[in-house]
Amino acid sequence: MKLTKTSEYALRILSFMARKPEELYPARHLVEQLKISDKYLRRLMTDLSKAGFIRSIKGREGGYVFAKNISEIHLSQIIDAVEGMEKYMGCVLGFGECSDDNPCVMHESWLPMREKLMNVLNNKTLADFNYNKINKY
Amino acid sequence: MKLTKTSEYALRILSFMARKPEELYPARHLVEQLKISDKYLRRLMTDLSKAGFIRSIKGREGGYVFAKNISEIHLSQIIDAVEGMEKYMGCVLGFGECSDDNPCVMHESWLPMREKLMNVLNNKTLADFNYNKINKY
DNA sequence: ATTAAATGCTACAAGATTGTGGCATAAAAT
DNA sequence: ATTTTATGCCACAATCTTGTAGCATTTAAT
Repeated sequence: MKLTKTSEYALRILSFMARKPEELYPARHLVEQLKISDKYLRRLMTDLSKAGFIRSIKGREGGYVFAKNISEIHLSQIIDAVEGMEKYMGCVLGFGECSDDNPCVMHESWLPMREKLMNVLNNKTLADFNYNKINKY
Repeated sequence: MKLTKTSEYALRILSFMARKPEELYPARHLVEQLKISDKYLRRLMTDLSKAGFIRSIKGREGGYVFAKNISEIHLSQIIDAVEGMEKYMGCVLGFGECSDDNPCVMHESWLPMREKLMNVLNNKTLADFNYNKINKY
């Protein structure tokens, strides 16, 4: 089970911000806390802005704030915004034509797991985590 | 849920061979059927040989045959042989220190799914698929 | 107005993964 | 013995992902 670093970063950033969803977060602050390089983080922030999760405030005293309620931001949407969800939905053996009607040999064994993955990614939102339990970041 | 192409290929190749586990498969044959490039496939075959799953027979009339019973070849072992299993076991947010004792915010939500993945990969063997159902390859 | 501190964008660099070329080696067929 | 058809290996090429540099733009503070 491996997301790309890009998706990892996006989830890290937004779940970090979600601990205090009303605050304004300058890139500098996120970079320090999450140890992601400045330039790459800001590139991701642009994607996340365009997707409508956050809004950027330019200029001095600027930064990023949530643009919608964190309970409306699903994990799959985040991944989709930064790299696309398609790649996580394909056949485990990489056959383009694999489907319920025309399954690869592993289809039947693999499907329940992929369903579970999709359930998590589609149903969980940024509001669904217990941030108080955590001493990380 | 995404394995690398390398792992996909390895699973494709071995599950293809497992339909008729006694046969000898020249690389040419596998390449034609599975549409993997000749050189890359042979590189993978070398890894799979070194791991002891198959044995190569050189020279004319050569090819590859299983070196152990397919019921003894677990999916996780295959992945491990060609690219290592570690990367599939890490924290979903990419935190090296993430553990049950020191979890990231998503740990609790993510763990059941990763467990399920590990169950499939660790417990399923090449003998556990219903090859008769399949019209692919 | 000027400066300081922030984001936005484009193009390039580095690294990892995947794919290829060329040749050496092995063994059966002739 | 020679030829044909296999695998083995090494180094390089192409592509994809991740990271960086530089500069433009925006806005608050002074």
